[in-house]
Amino acid sequence: MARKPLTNPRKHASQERSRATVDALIEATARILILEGFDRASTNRIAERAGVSVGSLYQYFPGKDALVAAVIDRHRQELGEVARSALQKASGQPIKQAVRTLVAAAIEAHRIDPRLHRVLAEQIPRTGRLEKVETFSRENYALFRAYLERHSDELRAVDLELASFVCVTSIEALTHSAVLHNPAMLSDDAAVKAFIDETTRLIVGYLQ
Amino acid sequence: MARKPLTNPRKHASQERSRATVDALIEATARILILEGFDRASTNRIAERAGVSVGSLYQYFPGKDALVAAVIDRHRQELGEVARSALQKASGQPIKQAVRTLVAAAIEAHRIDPRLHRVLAEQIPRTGRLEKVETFSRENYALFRAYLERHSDELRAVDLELASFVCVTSIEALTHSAVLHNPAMLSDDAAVKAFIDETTRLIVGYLQ
DNA sequence: GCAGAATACGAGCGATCGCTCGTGTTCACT
DNA sequence: AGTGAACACGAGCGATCGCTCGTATTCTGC
Repeated sequence: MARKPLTNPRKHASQERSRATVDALIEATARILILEGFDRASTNRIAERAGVSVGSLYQYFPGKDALVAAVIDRHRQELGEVARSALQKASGQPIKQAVRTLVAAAIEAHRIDPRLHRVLAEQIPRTGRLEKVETFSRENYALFRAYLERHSDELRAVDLELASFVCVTSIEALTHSAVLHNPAMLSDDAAVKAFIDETTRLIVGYLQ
Repeated sequence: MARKPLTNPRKHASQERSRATVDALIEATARILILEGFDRASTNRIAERAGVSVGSLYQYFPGKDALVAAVIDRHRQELGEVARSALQKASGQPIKQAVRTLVAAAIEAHRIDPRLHRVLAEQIPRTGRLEKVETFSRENYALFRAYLERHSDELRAVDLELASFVCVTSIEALTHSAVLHNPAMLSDDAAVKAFIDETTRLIVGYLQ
């Protein structure tokens, strides 16, 4: 069997210093994405900012896309934790309360690292190996659908498939747009409450 | 006064053949964006596909961004016509009917050139001179708000600002996502009707 | 028919990109 | 102290990019 060229990325960083190198590279990638944008995020620049040589970069990542993908994954995991814990909390609540919980969590999630979130949403070409950004909303979608199934006695007769799509898409779009494009809309606690009230009304009114 | 270098783009194409050149360039840009994506849309490739030399390209466009901006503008104008005519048609209708009209128009608009729309939405880095894509939704937003003002007696007491945001953002996100990411959701007339029904219910339920 | 303006051409410059590879350095283990 | 594996280095290759500029062609007005 032909052995793969040794210059390609080594699977695992076993020693501690290499672990640090990998972390530094991911962190540097995130910083550059935020500060300079996707176009200016070259491998040379990333390596330089990480205090590492390009050669080392290519020991652990097969290319630029892999770096960006790692940043996306890290960010997604953080969002995922917020989403999952919110859905767990909501699972025991009646619909109205549950929707409030989810909307509040959606805002919270979008506030984890808004600048990075914005770059990932607006500058990463969703093509080739980098299109898995949407996988995330599929997950939320399935989880929300499961909630609706368990609480179907509280709602009007709905097509679960369609209803989940409508709710998740709307909540995601509203919070995303509010946090990233209309920050004034969430400028203080009162405004945030008003936003949550309205979004909750939208969703609950639709489901019941 | 320092005169600008003559090599820079000339303002107007006065002769007919240059008019054709400009059109060919815009059309070629759109085609390449669709077929090859934003990254592969180089000025050389665009010129080649347009059957024109790079030199000519730079006579009429200061750079790649201007080409893409022209494509965006052309597309936006087409969408704008659909949106404006729908809002005009809706202006005399009661809310429920009006929302149906608008949702149907939103789907229609997203179907004008879905592949181009997708590229513009997903691959164009919304940075630098190319971030005006969102200007469009601002326009819709204002027009919809005007409708709500004229029909405020038909709805519950609402914050017009907030309500317009919620409605326009939701409709746009739902139709966009349905047309581009869930084509199965609009596969036949019955499915389209179901989608319009649900979206209308969402919005009308919220406004009343 | 002619002059000059408008239009079109395309080789190629300088910059940057992703990435390789030969070499030097540090670690783990004896 | 010695050895091989793991890790780090960075000059530089080949490709591509956006764009320029000297030249050739076509149109317009007289």
